[in-house]
Amino acid sequence: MRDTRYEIRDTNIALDIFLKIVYYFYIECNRLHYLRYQGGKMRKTIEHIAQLANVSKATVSRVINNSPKVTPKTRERVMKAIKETGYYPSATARRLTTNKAETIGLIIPSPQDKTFGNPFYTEILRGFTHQAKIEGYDLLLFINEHQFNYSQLFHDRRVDGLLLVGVNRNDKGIIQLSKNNFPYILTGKIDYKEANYVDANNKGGAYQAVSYLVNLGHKRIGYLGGSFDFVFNQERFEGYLQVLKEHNLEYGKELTMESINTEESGYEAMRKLLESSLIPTAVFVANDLDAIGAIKAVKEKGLRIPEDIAVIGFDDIQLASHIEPPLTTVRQPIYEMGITAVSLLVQLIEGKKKEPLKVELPTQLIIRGSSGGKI
Amino acid sequence: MRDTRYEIRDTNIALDIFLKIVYYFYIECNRLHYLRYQGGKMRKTIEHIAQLANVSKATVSRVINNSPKVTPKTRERVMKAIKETGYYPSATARRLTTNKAETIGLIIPSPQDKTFGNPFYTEILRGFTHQAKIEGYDLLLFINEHQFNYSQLFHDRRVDGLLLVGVNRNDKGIIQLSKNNFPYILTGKIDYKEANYVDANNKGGAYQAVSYLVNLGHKRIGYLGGSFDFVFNQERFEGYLQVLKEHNLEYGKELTMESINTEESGYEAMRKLLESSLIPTAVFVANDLDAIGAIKAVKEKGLRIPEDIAVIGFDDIQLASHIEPPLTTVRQPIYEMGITAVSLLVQLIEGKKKEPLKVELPTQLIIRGSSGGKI
DNA sequence: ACTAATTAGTTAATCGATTGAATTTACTGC
DNA sequence: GCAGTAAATTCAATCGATTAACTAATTAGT
Repeated sequence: MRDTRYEIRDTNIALDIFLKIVYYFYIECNRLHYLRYQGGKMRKTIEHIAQLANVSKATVSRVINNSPKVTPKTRERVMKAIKETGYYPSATARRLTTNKAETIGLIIPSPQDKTFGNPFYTEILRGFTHQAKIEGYDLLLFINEHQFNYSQLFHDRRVDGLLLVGVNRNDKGIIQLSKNNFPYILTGKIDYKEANYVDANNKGGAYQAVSYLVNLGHKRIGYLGGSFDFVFNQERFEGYLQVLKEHNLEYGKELTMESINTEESGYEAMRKLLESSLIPTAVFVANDLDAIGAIKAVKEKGLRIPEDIAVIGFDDIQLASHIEPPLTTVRQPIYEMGITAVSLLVQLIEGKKKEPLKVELPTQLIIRGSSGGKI
Repeated sequence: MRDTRYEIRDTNIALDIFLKIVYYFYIECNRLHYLRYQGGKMRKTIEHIAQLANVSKATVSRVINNSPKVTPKTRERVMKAIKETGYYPSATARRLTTNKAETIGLIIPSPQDKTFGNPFYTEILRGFTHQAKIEGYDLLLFINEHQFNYSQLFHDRRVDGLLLVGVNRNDKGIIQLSKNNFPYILTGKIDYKEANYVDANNKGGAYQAVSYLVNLGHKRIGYLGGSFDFVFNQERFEGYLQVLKEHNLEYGKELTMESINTEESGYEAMRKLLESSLIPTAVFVANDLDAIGAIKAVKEKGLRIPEDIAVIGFDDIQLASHIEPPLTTVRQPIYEMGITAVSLLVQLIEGKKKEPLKVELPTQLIIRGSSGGKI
């Protein structure tokens, strides 16, 4: 007679096999049941995937987030379920638990400021979107109008950080952001000393442009530029002034005129400048639109560019190369500024850098027809 | 002897008053305790507000959402707590419960397509942001590059609907959106017949422009335009063709040339057109950039505009009024298209309208120097 | 062969709101 | 003074994920 122990063991093996069959049958039934609803409006949640793959929600979550604590076999089963159902984890739910919005708020000036039509914004947007995608952040777009309240955006945790373009130099909202330790980056400087910003080297760019004019032999150089409400205008003026002082050239009120970054205002400002008794032989205009208006005024007066008056602008907008004569101007690395701003902001958000962050990128003098040659 | 009942009642009243005092004391302690942490990093949730105002979370929620089921007195108490703490409800938590993202996804072509620098996008963005704010939706910005997968955006419920700009005419992703019943609006048409779109009346605009040339006396009118990969190009061509046919004017291969919406390609295309034996007296160019290039080619050939060749463009980009001579062109109501697109999309999202939605807005012929007078 | 150490997977709490159902409070009329 | 109703408020479940703490399974070491 056979040893009973072995007999029992044999039936155990049989039972084992049977149970395994039942088990896999059960799993398969589950799968088919859930798959049946796949095509319909059925909402796919982590719960469904868990049931389909016969694991817990936690395991599914670990698979999604590439946690190492999952067997390749289990991972594969879960991945299969995910693919079959076309499941994507709910961004909202994840955001709630992780307490991160994975989103950057982008605040752009109101179109009423005329600035929005400015190609500067298109170009910097390119940089922003490019880098945001790389860093894995969404970009939420806001227009900064009518006493827009930044702080709500972070109080309700819609965004992890803010990117602010074209902020007024004494915007008190920024100070609030800083004091609340909320991550943000400005493109452009403001009066607040602790502010984080990425900007072009405006003073240096102006310095280079005006130096170029001086080297061509100009002694009497006028200035046209926007309101000092924006720091960059002041910096460009300072760059201009520094060159004149270094070369002991004439400067003063009758050589400078304010305009507001529109063709019309540049035109008007230049007309006034041309009324003075001693008209300059060259003009540095702190932005291209004003420069284009200025050129129009010069032509209208019957003077030639660059022979009678040389003109250099600032910004290198698309129009600049299309006017007659093509405009010599200072190009800002706008796209790079966008890239840099996002990448710094993400480092702030993730705690890899500390405030304050201040970055200045170099400009480039683009020489075209309007500046002429040696005189 | 006094009635015992009254004695008991008296102590009850005293107890009542005492308890009330204790109660209010307790409430005030709570308030102060919670307020103490106000300035710090303490996270303000609906729970805290509830405790501060001594009500339940449900009541606070009702106050926030302007439910009528709250006494003015209670509402006031809650509002006070909200103000004192500077509380804003978490957007993420609300989105999770209501299952709405309150967000519209905006998909813009890759900058590599050169289209992004196109002022069209700046202008339509103005319309989008304006209307989105009014409707209470956030705008999430995406660049459509490199086989971008729309569907993830709605599967993970990051957005309630999509706004797609400049989609290729046979983009199969759109059909997926439609089949999944996901709310979306295109700006511009595609081949898919069920698509929802807002577009300018391209055919009508072209018809109007070419009719204008015919009325000036032109008999031989050329066509320059972009690839039929985009429906609007085809429609503009059809508008052109219809006028010629209606007036029994000559048309055919030697009068039409393809370009790709850049100054350079317009220049090249026009040069080829001018090589033919019978050059036209007028050209309709289906976009302004090509028109500007074409004008350059004509001038280079030593011909005058509009005397030798009249030119009409399409789009009315900023540059159009700045070239010499200023370009006569067809203006699209871009801003209005943006407004309309958002407002229709929101109606789709909220179930107030059903697919398919198709809207065409009228264009306007802007007459400037390049089209000349009667011949 | 048995314990210890390691690894894989599960349970259950949590994030911060909303909302239907249950409950308490206030008010009305008799 | 009390039942009956209406109004205000609370309770508790829920949305769909993540993750700390626990348990079960496996492997290693002696």
